[in-house]
Amino acid sequence: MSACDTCVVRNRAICSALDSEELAALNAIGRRRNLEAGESLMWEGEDSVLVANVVEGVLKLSTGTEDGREQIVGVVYPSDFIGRPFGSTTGHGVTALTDARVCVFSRRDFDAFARQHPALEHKLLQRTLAELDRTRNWMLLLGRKSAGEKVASFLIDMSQRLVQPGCATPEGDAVQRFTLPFSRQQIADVLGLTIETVSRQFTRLKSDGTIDLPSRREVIIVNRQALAAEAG
Amino acid sequence: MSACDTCVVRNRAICSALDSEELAALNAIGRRRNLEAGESLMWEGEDSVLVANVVEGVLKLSTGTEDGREQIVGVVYPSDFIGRPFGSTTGHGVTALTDARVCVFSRRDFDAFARQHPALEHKLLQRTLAELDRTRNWMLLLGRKSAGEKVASFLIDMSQRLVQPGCATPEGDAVQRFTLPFSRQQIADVLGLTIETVSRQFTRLKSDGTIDLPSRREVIIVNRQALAAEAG
DNA sequence: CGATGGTTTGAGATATATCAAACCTCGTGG
DNA sequence: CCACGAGGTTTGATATATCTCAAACCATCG
Repeated sequence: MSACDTCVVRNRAICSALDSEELAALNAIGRRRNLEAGESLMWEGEDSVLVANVVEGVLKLSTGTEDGREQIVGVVYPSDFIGRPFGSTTGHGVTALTDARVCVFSRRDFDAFARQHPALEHKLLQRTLAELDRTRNWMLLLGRKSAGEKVASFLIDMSQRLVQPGCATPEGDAVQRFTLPFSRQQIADVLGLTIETVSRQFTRLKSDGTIDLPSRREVIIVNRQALAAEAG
Repeated sequence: MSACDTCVVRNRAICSALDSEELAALNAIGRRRNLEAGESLMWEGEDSVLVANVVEGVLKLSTGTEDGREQIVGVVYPSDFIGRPFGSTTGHGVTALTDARVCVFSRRDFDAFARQHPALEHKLLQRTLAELDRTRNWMLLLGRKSAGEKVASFLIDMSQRLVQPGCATPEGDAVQRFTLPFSRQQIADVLGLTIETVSRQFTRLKSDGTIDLPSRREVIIVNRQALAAEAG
């Protein structure tokens, strides 16, 4: 019995394109790996040696400038795919934000396997196209939105992405209370702001009664409509 | 003899994955279309009805906010693919910046064809992965770079992407003189700045002797090293 | 209890936006 | 041929959002 048989993301990750025989073959070239919060799986600019599926946890994708400015260019959740197949270098670092569990493959092995399994490549293509859409949408936020709009958009996005699969929620697949997998600095790095500006927007939204902040990492959306309006 | 036989992007577009028989089949479901500068091929949010290959010209991909702010989220050149296969809606508008010629397909027809031709899907996957890398890299610019760095980065990017294929250039595949396919406002929409800020950065780079501006749309990179240094 | 790392708050500096006017360039028509 | 107008661009003066620097604050952990 392979690790895949009990995998919680089995039906959502790209692996869902495979039948049990193919899955066994894929399983043979992969291995599980646990990451602690803060630990990196890949570094920006290094050779693309690994790809992986996220089984559990949240990871960030980030790039930076020479002088230390950082930009988070993506956030991945369970069932998401990470790494750069069919390419020689990794364009961004991958770091765990929470403790995480991933299913890693040598990029070469994975490439070869994928080329022989069109259904898998198709899933990967769909995922990549969706991720590109999402990323382009984020460019509007980075290039054209104010700090207030950025923070509000971020909170709405979080409330939509942190839903546990299988866990029915009242408000149209979004959750009104959640724990942020980010520090304030990391939120700033997602939004292209400074930590102070993020903090001020949080406290403003709180004193407006739009959100509540029971603790540093927890958020309650009190007035979703107002928050959506702020998101522009 | 099909239109593909004389197509100038035949060997660079995703069509290069197909043999002549398959190409004839693809040709049967596609048609050529000419676009004038300023004309749109798709609109943000509409149903995804078309996909296309760019044969000639430059097109922009853009999104905007309710209140009219715009962000250009991508720029496509000959041999690039446009549109959203395997998806129901188009996330951004597509508009010709120059007169252009594209090879369009009904999305449904293309989807069906692609699913039966894994080699084509593979090319599309490679392209999409490369575009995602490029897009994520642009996020660093939008989120973390200053106006001066943005404009310098933009000019370097242009000098690399406007090279005519097959036309050997001395300076490592970049060109030192080119005609911008963008107005100043469009450059501002790429960089997340205002037109005035873009203009001021251009005149500053000119008076520094880093670039020269023979006319509104033409740029000469006088000192590439200095420009690269400004790009951060 | 004190040290530590992250966060909030404050005061001030500054890059970029905004508003407004002058300036080209180019096509049109007298 | 020149005057005119229109669109896009540059330049100038000012406003303001966000950053920067600095201090206070707060939770957590030994």
